[in-house]
Amino acid sequence: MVVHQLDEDEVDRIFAALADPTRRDIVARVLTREASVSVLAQRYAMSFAAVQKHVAVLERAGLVNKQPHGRERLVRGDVDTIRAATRLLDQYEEIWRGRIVRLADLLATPGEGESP
Amino acid sequence: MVVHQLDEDEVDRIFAALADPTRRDIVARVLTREASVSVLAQRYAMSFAAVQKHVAVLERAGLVNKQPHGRERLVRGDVDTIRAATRLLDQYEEIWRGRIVRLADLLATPGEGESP
DNA sequence: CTGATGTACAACCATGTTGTTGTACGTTAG
DNA sequence: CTAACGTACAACAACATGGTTGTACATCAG
Repeated sequence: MVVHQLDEDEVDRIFAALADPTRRDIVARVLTREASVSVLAQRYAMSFAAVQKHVAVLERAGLVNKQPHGRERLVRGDVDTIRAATRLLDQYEEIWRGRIVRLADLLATPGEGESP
Repeated sequence: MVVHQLDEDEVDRIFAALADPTRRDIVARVLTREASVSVLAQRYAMSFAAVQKHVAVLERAGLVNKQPHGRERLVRGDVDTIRAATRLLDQYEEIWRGRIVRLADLLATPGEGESP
């Protein structure tokens, strides 16, 4: 299992994608069962194109992937990306605990030097 | 310990707040050591007012809180909110595992009825 | 072939975000 | 008291976001 290391932009996209109720709902649904975009779209009070855009945001974030199947695109949730985000949040808790890990590389700005 | 139940808007604010590198960096910093807004501002290549806004976004999300201290406002990270977000992501993994929990209330839209 | 379905994508509008500068005001230092 | 500091907030510009409608095109059903 490749434990994909996230760069800043990927983290941005993941959290931004999760910051919308419709998208969180889509993720929850397609984690258990894949669904075509149009089937998903039926569930929400917005146009097909709007749902399509939400799926695109999730796909760019790596939270779902689309697989062509005839004229449909089956959307599946990617639990690995969820896990990567969870791990990231866990690291904040580690920081809080004082075990700084090497979060410096991941989140902190350079130019440090907290002195001895 | 009160395990604050998050509503949709709070979740929106938390993830949106985390979807920015400057804000994630601020959170990481003030989790270990509180800092005034101006001290924080020195670290970033943007105006004081811009940093002030980032702190405000974090505060609205409950990720930090500000405590007046003389003419300064000391910013401290709130690990409980981080934990709430972590728990939320964990629930997605639970969904994926098929143990649906009662996420329906939290994320799924109403009007369900997955057949007899 | 034809028509209905599923998707993609562009154009557009309204609103929110992220940065800026400028002003105002309370607090601390001297 | 006065000057410097720390913060708050408003106004503005640039850009991103989230929705809409319309068009185009591939695929499936008959």
